[in-house]
Amino acid sequence: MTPEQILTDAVREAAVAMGAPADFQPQLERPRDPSFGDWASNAAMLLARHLRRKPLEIAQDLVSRLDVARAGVSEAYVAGAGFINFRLAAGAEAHGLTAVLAAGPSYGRTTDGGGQVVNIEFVSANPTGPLHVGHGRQAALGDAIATLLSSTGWTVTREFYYNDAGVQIANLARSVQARVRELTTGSGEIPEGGYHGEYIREIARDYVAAHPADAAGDDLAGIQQFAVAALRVEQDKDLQAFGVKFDVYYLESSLYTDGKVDEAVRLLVEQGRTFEQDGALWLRTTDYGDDKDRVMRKSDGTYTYFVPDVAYHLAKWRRGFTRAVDVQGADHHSTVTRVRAGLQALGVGIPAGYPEYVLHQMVTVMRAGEEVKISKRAGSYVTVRDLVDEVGRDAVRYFLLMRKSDSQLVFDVDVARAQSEENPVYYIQMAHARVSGIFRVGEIDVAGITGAGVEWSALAEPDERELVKAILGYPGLIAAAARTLAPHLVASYLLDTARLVHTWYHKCHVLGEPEPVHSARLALARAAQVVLANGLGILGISAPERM
RNA sequence: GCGCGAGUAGCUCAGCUGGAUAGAGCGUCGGCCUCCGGAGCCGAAGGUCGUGGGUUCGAAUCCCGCCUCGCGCACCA
Repeated sequence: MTPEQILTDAVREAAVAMGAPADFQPQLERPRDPSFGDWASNAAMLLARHLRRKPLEIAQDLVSRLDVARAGVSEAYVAGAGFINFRLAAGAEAHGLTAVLAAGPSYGRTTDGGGQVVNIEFVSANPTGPLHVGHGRQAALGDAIATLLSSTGWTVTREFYYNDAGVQIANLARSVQARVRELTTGSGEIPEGGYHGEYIREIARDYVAAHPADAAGDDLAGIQQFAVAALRVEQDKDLQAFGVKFDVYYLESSLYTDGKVDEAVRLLVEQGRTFEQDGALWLRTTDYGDDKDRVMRKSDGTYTYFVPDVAYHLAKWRRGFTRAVDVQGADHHSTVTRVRAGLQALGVGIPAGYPEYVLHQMVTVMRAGEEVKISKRAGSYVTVRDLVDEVGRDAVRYFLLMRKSDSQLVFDVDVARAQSEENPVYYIQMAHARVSGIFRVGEIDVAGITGAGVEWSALAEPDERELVKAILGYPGLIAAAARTLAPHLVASYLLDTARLVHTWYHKCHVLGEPEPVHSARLALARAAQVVLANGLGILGISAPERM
């Protein structure tokens, strides 16, 4: 048992003896300020109302009844409004590092998910242009969430949903067609709602080169097929540059060719959740919390966008994914309610919260002190590849992950580049490289560091005890990040821990120290290296041994 | 107008299911290289947590009103 568990039991026993409910579950917490001890309990405050006594009195009573010597407690005292602070003997917790050393790369991994399947859908860009920085945020988020879940026992599928059907694709085709005609006849105008980017011209040039017979650009279907294929190749390159790999690419167009869209509509009609009005087919989404009913099939006979979305998620459900997470921009927020409504209305047992959504706020790109307007149609935006080329994959990933997805994100390209040496990601990687340097210089094989025979009480400096606490808190942090689908928690944990590592490194020498300090610090250095490498791995960032 | 998100140090942002004197990075100012990497470390300055109420032993955190900003409110996706 860890000191935390022993202390928790001891506090509960004492509390119950004083009249607390038998199921009372005190929770220990790490005090913010190390001067408040290693662990603290607010049990007295929680019990104040039930026992009808002052927290301070209860706390004192509790302390007098506590049998804490067995947890290695050197001191237990009441402080503040009624906190009970515990100070542990040196080494009482550091012993836990043996588990870190034994686990190595798998430290922090759990089986919480029990091997259940989960589908993570992210990026899912229309193949109408290269991936921009907003997609980059999705790619970083989705990939990190997928890694978080797979490392906590879930069987993860990374999925990219291609919206390769519908109006936007038609616009794309007509835009390319216009550029083809511009090339061959000298005149061609981008249609209303079309795309103006320079890459459209490039695609047109490639098309003409590959299809000399259609110099007039009359084969619109052929152009569309060519353009979509070309852009999918481009997006794959973007993703490759970013280091993101998908297990499944799912094509929206297949939903139509397979009849899945028609089937979904038929099911909805059969369930009596639809009605006809003004020449359109509507879904009663208000039955599921929407503020108004939504059109499914327009009066021109085509479907609105959320119908294939419903069909897609139905297919996902039937593929066995009882859990699904969609990572999307917050500008798609309005789809959440109606897609979920449609899925419930199918009557196939899909629960109300399916799929789960991680919505992220917009990314604003700053360059030369000015906001770069992101508009595919106007052809002005920063691509993922631009960013990766300029500031590096690791830095881009960290920057896009360091803030919670709910927060808007300002990505100043110039700052990211100019301050790259002061970058948080370098700070973290440097911490890893430094401890790695200890082993390199000392010519020590980390595989031989098991903690066996180490006198943990030799880790007596306050700075190293803080580092020990941070390392032991890693599994809990990963579990929390996975549970809340929040990779930014890992990002800030790494920054905090890197700071502790740098401080410790500066103060506590390892090589050349006498025993038992040498062995104990070597073990601590290895444990720190493990945690930094594992955490960076979750975020898809490299952990270099030298820089 | 309605919905969602955000408002915390000069700037960019953390702050877990309410806890003790609200934190970090960058920036500013001042120190530290005979020592495993100075891409680092130590210290200082800097805050009415948008605002007004409420809940209670205790609120940046939970509830309500208001203000500001962003996004979304189509038979576009």
